[in-house]
This record gives sequence, structure tokens and C-alpha cells, in this order.
Amino acid sequence: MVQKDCVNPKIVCIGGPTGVGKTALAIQLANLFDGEIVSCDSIAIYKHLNIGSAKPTKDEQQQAKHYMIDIKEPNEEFSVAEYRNMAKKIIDDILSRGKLPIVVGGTGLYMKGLLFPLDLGHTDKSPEIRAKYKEIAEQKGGAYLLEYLKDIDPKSAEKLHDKDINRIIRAIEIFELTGKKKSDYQTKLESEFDYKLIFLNDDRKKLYERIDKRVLKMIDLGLENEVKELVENYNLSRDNQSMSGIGYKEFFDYFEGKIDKKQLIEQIQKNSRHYAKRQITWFKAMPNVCEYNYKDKDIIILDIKRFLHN
RNA sequence: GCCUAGAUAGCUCAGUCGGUAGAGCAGAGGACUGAAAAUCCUCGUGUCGGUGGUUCGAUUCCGCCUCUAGGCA
Repeated sequence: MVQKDCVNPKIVCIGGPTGVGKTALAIQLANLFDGEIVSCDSIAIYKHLNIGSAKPTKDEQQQAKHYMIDIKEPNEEFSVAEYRNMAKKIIDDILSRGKLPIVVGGTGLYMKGLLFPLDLGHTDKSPEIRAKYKEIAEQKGGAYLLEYLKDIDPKSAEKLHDKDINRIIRAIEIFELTGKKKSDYQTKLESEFDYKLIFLNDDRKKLYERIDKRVLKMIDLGLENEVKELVENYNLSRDNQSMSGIGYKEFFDYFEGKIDKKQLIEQIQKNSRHYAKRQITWFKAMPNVCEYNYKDKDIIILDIKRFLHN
């Protein structure tokens, strides 16, 4: 670990809850340190999901080079592994040109997957397997599925709750596709990068107020129209991965007349707040994080200087 | 002014045939490796509106008061 630190390429990462100001900081840092920005956001990868994903605007994207934005059609699927593979290549390229990669975004899993490779032969998903076991779960319950997993992979089963259907199914899926247990795969917490991970945070109450306001602003900017056009042009439903995003999925109930506009807005605000909380939990737990208040830009810049010259 | 129904956790409410109370939401903490803006776990003491009475004991029954909603004048 110690002997590797001086060899690994240096990158800067910025994570934190939605609405805390990651984008603005990233652009500032890119200009200061001759950097290029690699987005780490599971929704901003989709084309035409602009307002609801709080994607950097065209203007912002011109102030610094951005990657991993608008790389998928709204009806396509995506995964951590795909993110890792693509982002890794881009980072290598940025480094080869002597510039600083700045990875920015709120999708904690993607960032962890990038920093700590899951390279042990994990397998792609299988829609058939997922559909099959989802049905079993619906009919016989999650406890039954978990029992089944216990037989083939007791170690993984032990860690899971019987209601965590998605993870139970994934563990079964790995076994069926590879013949190996999920618990046999281990995640190395050794990064191939010498990274500086900035966790941007703010006082919870202020953050929530800002999030609520930002949702209102998205509505003003025409979010409803954005979603309507997406649904029409790509024939999307709530089952599409892109439509699982906050600020999108809530519209289906609204379009179907189940909730009114006020309820719609409250739902989006509530889900955004919950999400922010989960993000905070995630980044807090990342190895070697440095937490900063979003206002402390001077300190952040100083620390990055120190990190780069080290 | 009269009648009726309420007043219990930040909010909406349940409940105690009289032994000081519990759900949902909000909120907090956590997990997480090919769906992750997904999925999931844990966490509930509050003068039970005020006051007097009955009682060993009242948030629960009775009286009065205050407030709120609806109805009648």
C-alpha cells in the first residue's frame, strides 16, 4: 500500500449530496489545475434528461471539458461495470495528456467501483433470471428466495435481509451464470489511483431548503415538458432505467391523474431529500474521504495543491 | 347565543371495557460492488387541551372552562 502510493496516478474526486454545489466546484478546480471533468452520475449519462438530472448546462460544459454525460439513449440500460470501463479509459486518456482528471458526481457506487475495481469476473445481468426469480419472490416471498440462496451461497445469504429482493436475486444470478458464489468475489480496497476524495457537505437544514427550492426551479424550467417529450419520443414507462430517476418517476402518477401538481412537487422534494441523506451516508463511509463544507473553497484548493505536489 | 363532533409524538390519526399510550408520514442513523436517483435495515416519553370531581388510581368516567370544525338561529 505504502510503496504503491508514489506510483499511482493522481486524480481528484468530488462527491456529496445532490444540490450541494459539486458542479460549480468542479469547474473552478478544472480551470485552476488544468483539469478535465469526468461525471459520475447515473442519470446524467442519459441524453435529453437535462433538467431533472441537474446536468451541467451547455454553458457550464463549455467552461471545462466534460465526459460521461449524454452517452446513452433514454431507452438504454447502464451499469456500474460499464461506467467503470468507460470512465477508466477516459481517465487514462486525460492522464496521458498530462491533465488532471476530476471525477465528480453523486453516484457513490459508481465512484467506488471506479476507485476500487470489481475485476473478479463478475458477470453481466440476465433479464430472464431476474424475471424468473422476481416472480418467485412475488409468489412465495423473499424469505423463500433467501432460503434458496442459503443453499447455494450461505455466506452471501447471511448478509442479506429477506426483503432485499434485488440483492438476493443478484447473488443467485451470479451463481447461475458463473457457477461461483458471490461471496467468493472480494472487493479489494486498494485503489489503482492516488486519489483525493472531497466529500462536499452542508448543514442538513440548509441543504434540504436548497433542494426544495431547486425542485421548484426545475418545474419552472419546464421539467414537465421534458418528461412528457421523453415519454412520447422514446415510448418510455416507469420500468425504464432512465425513468427511475428522481424528478422523472414521480410524473407517471401525475400523468395518470393519481396525484395533483402539488403532490407531485412534494414527492420530488421528499425523494430528493431522502436521496441526499443516502448519499451523505455513502460518502461518509468511503475510504480516505475528506469532508468539507461547500463554502470552504479556499481550504479545498489549498489541500489539493498540497496533494498534487506531494 | 344554542346544538354536535373534536382537542393524544413535528404532522395525520388510532387506542386505553379506568392501571400514565402506538401506527403512518416527517425526521435521524446504517447497509450497499453489473437496476444504485435503485433496493433494503434500525430508531417513537409525549404536562394524552386546562381545571375541579368520583376513584386506591383518570389520558380514559362526570362537571365546568378554553380553542377548532360543522350545523341551527
